[in-house]
Amino acid sequence: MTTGSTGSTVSIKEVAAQAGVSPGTVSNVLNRPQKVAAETRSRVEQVIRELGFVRHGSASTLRAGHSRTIGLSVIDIGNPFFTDVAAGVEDMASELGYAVILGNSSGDRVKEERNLRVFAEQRVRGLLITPSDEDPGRLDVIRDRGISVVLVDHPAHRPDQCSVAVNDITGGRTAAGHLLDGGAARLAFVTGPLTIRQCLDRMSGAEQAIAAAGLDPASALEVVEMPAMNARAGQRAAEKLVGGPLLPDAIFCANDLLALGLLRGLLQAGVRVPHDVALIGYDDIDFAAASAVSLSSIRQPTYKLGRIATELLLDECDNPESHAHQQIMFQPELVARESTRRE
Amino acid sequence: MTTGSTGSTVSIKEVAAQAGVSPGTVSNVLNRPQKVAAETRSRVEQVIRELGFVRHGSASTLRAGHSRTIGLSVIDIGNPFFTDVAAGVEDMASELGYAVILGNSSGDRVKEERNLRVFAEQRVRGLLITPSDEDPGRLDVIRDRGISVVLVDHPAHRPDQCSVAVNDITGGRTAAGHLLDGGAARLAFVTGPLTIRQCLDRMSGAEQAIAAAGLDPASALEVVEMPAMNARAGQRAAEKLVGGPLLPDAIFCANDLLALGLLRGLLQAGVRVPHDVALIGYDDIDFAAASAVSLSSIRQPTYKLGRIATELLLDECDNPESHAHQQIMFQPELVARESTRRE
DNA sequence: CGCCGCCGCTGGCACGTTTTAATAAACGCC
DNA sequence: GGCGTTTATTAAAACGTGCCAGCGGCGGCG
Repeated sequence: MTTGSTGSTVSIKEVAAQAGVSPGTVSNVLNRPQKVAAETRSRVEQVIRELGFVRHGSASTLRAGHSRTIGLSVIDIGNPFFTDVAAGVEDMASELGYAVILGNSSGDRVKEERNLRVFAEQRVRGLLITPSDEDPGRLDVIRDRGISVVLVDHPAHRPDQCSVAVNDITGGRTAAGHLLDGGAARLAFVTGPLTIRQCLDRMSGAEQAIAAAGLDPASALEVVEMPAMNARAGQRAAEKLVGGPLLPDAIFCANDLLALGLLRGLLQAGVRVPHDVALIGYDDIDFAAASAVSLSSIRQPTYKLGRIATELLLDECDNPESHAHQQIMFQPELVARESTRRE
Repeated sequence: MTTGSTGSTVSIKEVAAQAGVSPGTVSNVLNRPQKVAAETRSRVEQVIRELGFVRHGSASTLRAGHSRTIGLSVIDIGNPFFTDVAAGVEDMASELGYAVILGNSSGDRVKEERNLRVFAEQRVRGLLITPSDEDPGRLDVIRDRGISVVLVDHPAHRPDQCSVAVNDITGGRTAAGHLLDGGAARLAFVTGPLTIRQCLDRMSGAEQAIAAAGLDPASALEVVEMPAMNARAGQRAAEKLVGGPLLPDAIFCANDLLALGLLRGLLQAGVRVPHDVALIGYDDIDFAAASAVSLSSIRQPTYKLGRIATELLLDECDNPESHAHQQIMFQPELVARESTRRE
């Protein structure tokens, strides 16, 4: 009823005039409520409600020198892994009163740079980023501007920076170890570009497991490198393997999307999983459990990754002196399902 | 080399001083380049590069009265359907120089309202929203503030508003028609809450198709309503159906997530798809094609939905007088795969 | 030659908020 | 009752940009 559909926007001044106080007092009500007398405060709050006042974020940012938004730059928003991370970021940021500006690079360096520019223009309070490559120079543009950066799913190489990651070497070792435990002797590793750190680390882990089992990684592990990490690439990898001289005993995919595509390709070719070939993916996305032959996978705490990264970032922003930089490394976890069931 | 890692931020004034012009000219270079002499312009641009100047978005917003960000509020960022929409929005917005602030409501009214508040504070230029219910009142808070709103995946009920949607009735008719064409006489419709418009419309379409085939919808269509629309709910629906007196000839799921879960549940129970039961989903998410029995589905132009909605929104913002409100309705498309293959 | 119009640039104000120093009032204390 | 102290509020000065009015200079035209 009294909710003002004024049409135009109402400023702090009009609230002040209406409430019979100065603009400064209204500002105090908004930002330091304990500084203002209870009676005055409730009167101002009443007027705020009546007039439908909403703080002008830009004016606030301009004056305060920093905004209440954070930037989130991911490689592929189509990948459920990143979606889960984003959900965690969004929830935590929202709880702390921050908004999230989303940037999707699609692995494209140009797009990533454009997004970083937008973040810089918006004067985001901080930046969460899963870097698409190892080049740290690009981030300096942001950091030089005094914007905190937290690396997500990527360990920081420098001590003055926070990062939240999951140990991909352990994950690779666990996955390959699980396959070896199941009786496999000849493994294949189906991966995206090995320039991607995650892929490389998972391969290293697999090699470690093979060596630990007394086998020679050079001969016991066939590496199939694909240009992409989606289901289509996985299906093509299946064709490649099926058309090859000898099918491996077990296959480790760097990614569940690859694994799902591969699984479909194998089944279409009449290869039974896990009877003929065992299969394990990585990430444990929701669809891994729902596929017809449910997919064994390596679970990562994705949602938590997003939450913790956000928490770390905002702690660094809000408590710059007491903040201690941390490089957090989670451990992944094996989820065994049908696709590696021993028969 | 000369790229300034000044540590602090550099303003338009410093650029002006360094280039030997007035701040107004620098502003012109940024916003109306044709207004300034070529020689002066290139000199200013040079200085901008040298000093690493980045426009302060908040100051710009404050003065100009509007920002270069749009808000995107979706119901479930975990659903690939919305992810694809978001990708379209993000791409188009990015091309037009806009940033996207993401809000994920998870179907929670409180979260949605909190997000809308953040959008209002940030003074987003416009808002894209997939409303979680039919209540239009909540959007007035935004609209009263002079912010344009475009409805996504939801037809507008009022002529003064743009919307981009896909005809769910046609989609439902197509899906059920396809099942009937395949020889099915007894259908089941597995759906989320029927309070959701999309679910209701798809059911109506299915009923139309059944009636058109000369059957009685009341007896030929069994409706299984689940509280959620994810794979878990689908699997539970499978248990329900398998445990029932008589399996239908064919099943239509309101959603691919439901269908994938259902598929898994059926296969586990020894029901062969499509031999015993045909199955069709809705949305044609990527995983539909990659599942072991590839899933027939109804394809929606998701990415395009996001792009067009963004285009409409920004046209409304940038050309308020020439802009004509449109309620765009796309037609969905049948994608027949193994799960409905006639045998 | 003088006037006009146009081009290119300048200077200054306004946007809405936060913050600081200053003011006014209330209060306890010797 | 004067005095220092605390508390509640105010006035004004920023923050960086966009926009508008205006000004000098120059060329064309009468």
